[in-house]
Amino acid sequence: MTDRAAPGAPIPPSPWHRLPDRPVKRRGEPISREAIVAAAIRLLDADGLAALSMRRLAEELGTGAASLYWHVGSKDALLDLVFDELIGEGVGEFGDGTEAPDPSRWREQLKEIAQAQRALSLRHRYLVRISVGRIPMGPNALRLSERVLAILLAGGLPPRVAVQGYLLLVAVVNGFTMDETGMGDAPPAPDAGTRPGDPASPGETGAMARDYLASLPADQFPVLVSLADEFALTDRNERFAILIDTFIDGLARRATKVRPDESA
Amino acid sequence: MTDRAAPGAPIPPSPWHRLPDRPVKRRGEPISREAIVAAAIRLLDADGLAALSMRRLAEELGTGAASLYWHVGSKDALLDLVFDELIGEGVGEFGDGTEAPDPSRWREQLKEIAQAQRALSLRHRYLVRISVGRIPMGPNALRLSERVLAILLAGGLPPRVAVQGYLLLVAVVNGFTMDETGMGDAPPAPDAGTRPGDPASPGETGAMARDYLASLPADQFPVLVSLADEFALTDRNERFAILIDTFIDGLARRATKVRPDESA
DNA sequence: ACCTGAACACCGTTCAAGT
DNA sequence: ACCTGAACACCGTTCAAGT
Repeated sequence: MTDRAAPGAPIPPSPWHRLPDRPVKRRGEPISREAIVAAAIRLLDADGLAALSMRRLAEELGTGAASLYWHVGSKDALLDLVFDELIGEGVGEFGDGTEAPDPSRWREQLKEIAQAQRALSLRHRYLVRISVGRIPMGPNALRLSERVLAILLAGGLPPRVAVQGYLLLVAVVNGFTMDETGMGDAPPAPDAGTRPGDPASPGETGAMARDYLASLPADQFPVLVSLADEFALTDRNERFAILIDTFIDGLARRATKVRPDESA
Repeated sequence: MTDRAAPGAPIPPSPWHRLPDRPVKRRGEPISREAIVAAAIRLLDADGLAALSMRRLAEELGTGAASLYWHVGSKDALLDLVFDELIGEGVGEFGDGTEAPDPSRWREQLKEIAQAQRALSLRHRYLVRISVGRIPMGPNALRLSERVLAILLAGGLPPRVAVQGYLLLVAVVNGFTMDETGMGDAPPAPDAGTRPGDPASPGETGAMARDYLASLPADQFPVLVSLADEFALTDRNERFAILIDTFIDGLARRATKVRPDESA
């Protein structure tokens, strides 16, 4: 319907996030687009999203904030680059990326990708937050989309359902990890969860919820009070597994090609 | 296991977000906690999340920014109040809130709540963004949780699954609406979607995605290129319906009490 | 082509001082 | 008990000027 590109053509720039169109030059790189992105990720990993400012980042690189603007245009554009860079890190997770979509185990392949995506978001706890409002159309995001959709098609989903299912899978995984990472900025301390009383440790959060819910007036909140204990036992790995199992099985039920191991 | 409250007791303050503990006084209210929250919501609805600053809000109320701090403690605490206030608006959506959980139509009741929650998030497009990292334990959030969990129990889910299912439902709905509202701050213009070329209108976004995907080199992205058209046809209402149908049906399959209309 | 310092127009929050 | 002005320590971004 629209323009087709010639084989082997470079990926065109997406219309959403435009960077200053600079010749890709490379020197002793005291400063370069790549170096800025790398430094930003370093800073984000170390100190969290709130710590990333153009001034602080420039300082890290031994320049003034104004210098960064020539390379990346704006902070938002820089976050676009960071976003796609991290997606690229995630794509290397499941197999080597060349493993072909296998119709007989497409659900497992999809689950692996979902797990890898969650792991990525847990490694970089600001990732889901910077992804908000960012359409994933960078080169690495495209490679990921290509792969996921290929798997869904191999699974026998009609094209329409495959696209809807892909968009939903992304939303579902992001919704879960957003809930999970919250605003927790810096990576958890090495001993998180072992130190009792640490409010950031997973077990403590559940215990706090339990205690608070149990303390509610039982005549107004009979169910919450009775279920309070369950909130302490909540296992995020199990919950994530339940989620994607449920979701992908539901998707499978929408495949037109009925495979031996499933029925309508 | 922990403290139980006497019947009819007031809801204790949750340990997560503490407000300055002020006597609830009421006067000609040139300024009060309620007035500040109401003004904040007005400002947010009109101009979006980025427009809310303590200075601007104070100006709206005819004071200086410093005055607000005595009433709400901090901007973050103010957003806690805004959050729970909006949840309260949403709770009034499905029935009158007194309609009892009905075991024979628990799935429908759950779907109504999910729909109401999405509608709320679309009415206040910043809501999902301010909910990030905010544990929903305000009075209105508690009432909502109580109701949803009662429905899940009425549906025959074991307590453990009910709690997990509830937490997942919230994450799933938020993930979807987060994707949907993105960073789109102000409410769409009254004629959004009718004005061709408006990049914020729903149809246009799909068309942009289609055109861009179709323009990719087909040898590197055969699947994306072939599915490009589907991205333009994507219907968010349909997609949301697919999502919660899939999810709730999956939940139902985990109920131990097998009801007549379902099987393991 | 690349970098800089200085400025502009903002932030959230604190605090001594007022009434 | 409530409000205030002024200050502190920040932001993202622009822009004329340098090399």
